[in-house]
Amino acid sequence: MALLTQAPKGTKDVLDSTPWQALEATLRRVAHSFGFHEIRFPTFEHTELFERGVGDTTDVVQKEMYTFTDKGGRSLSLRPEGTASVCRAVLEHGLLAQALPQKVYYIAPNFRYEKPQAGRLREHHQFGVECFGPSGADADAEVIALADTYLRALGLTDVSLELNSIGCSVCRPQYHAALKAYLSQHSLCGLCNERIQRNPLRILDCKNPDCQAIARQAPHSVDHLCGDCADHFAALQRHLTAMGIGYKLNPLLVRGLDYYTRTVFEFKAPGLGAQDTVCGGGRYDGLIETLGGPATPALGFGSGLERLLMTAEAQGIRLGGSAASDLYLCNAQVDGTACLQLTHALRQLGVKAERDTMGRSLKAQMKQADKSGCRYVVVIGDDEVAGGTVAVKHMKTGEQQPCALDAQAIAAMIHN
RNA sequence: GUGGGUGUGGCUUAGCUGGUUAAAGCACCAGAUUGUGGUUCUGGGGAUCGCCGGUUCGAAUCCGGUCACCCACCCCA
Repeated sequence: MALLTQAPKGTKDVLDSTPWQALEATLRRVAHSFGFHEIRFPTFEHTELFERGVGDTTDVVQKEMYTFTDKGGRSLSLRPEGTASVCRAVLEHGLLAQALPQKVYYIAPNFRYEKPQAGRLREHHQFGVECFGPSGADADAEVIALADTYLRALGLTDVSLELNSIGCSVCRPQYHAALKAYLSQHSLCGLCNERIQRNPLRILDCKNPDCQAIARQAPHSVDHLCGDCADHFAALQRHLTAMGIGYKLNPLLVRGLDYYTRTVFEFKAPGLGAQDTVCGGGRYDGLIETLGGPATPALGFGSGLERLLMTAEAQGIRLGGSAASDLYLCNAQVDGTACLQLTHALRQLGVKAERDTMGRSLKAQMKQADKSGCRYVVVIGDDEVAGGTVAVKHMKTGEQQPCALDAQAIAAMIHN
């Protein structure tokens, strides 16, 4: 197969979109039930937004962005994640001057120049939720509850919630200092030696056995929280328990984006390979201010649709029903006008009607009808046109019922 | 960016100690007398064996390079 070209590395065509539609419908329904409304925003933004918003020390910004210069000389980047875009939009339209909280969700593609592997693409789709305004831990609990709700609604099992707090601008510097002091007494792997500068928290979940041993003894952020952060974290745990949402504290849980403060969490699912996080997020109380807005506490999460779909498939969960037509109309005339007309009339009534456009024989049309999975078949030939009646055949039982050659009558018959 | 694995018709594969027209199943199309499917039978279309180069009288089968996909690291959803 000498194709001229193929889909770019790390991108996917979706040939059967029914699972996607079912997934997205569930996500929307749950988001709406929690009082979130949809926001849509551009696929690319000024590069600076991500540099400042996501953090210019992160891998995502440093080496994974699709950045280009447009014909006006502006540096633009394909969105690598949604939160920065949402913040920009919310600020640009003065939403934070409206009644708080502002609760929004989105379903949108993200782009990162990464090496593809299981559960990791260069273009992936994310369901994200952002909430601006509340500082209380009950808001954290609600956002986590939203995630827990749609994961359950999808029928996913064995999904575990991991929780941690990484402190705020008050206590985190002290913790970082304590961590660095500890780590400087030990010899780490080459990678971790680089991480000390960039993101020392990452060392905590290094895969290297020696580093893991060191990490086990390392000071934990939860033990270095300031009073407010400690209270917040304790309250969150109380709220989750009150709602019956199980969780597991993971003092080594770290996130790779710079903007997180206090609460960080991940939902992990088995059966995904190494990339097992199906939803990840947390609080980012300083981000809005960093982007030039009024100091506004905020929180949210992102959840990869491809990974959700993979998890569902791994667990044998079929999302979405059949897209089959209600009715297949077979033409048995030399001139197929009667079939064409009736099909059109039925479609105007909202019936999912299909007919042959490949000039097949009647027998072949029946085979097509069978394979398409439609429930009923009607044959329209000279006899039917002359007599003004057709036989509506139920494919499962093979039984045929007479019916007037009339769209309304046929529609009524197959709809009950 | 680093490492490992794989690469034969739409799909899943056989062939791979080099040798006439590259095989099978599934899928697709058409038939099995007269206007009706799901089973069965018969026939048919479709691959220059990822790509380029090398070795050889001769390569899908050997060698080199390259690309792509998969998996892992890194990072993240």
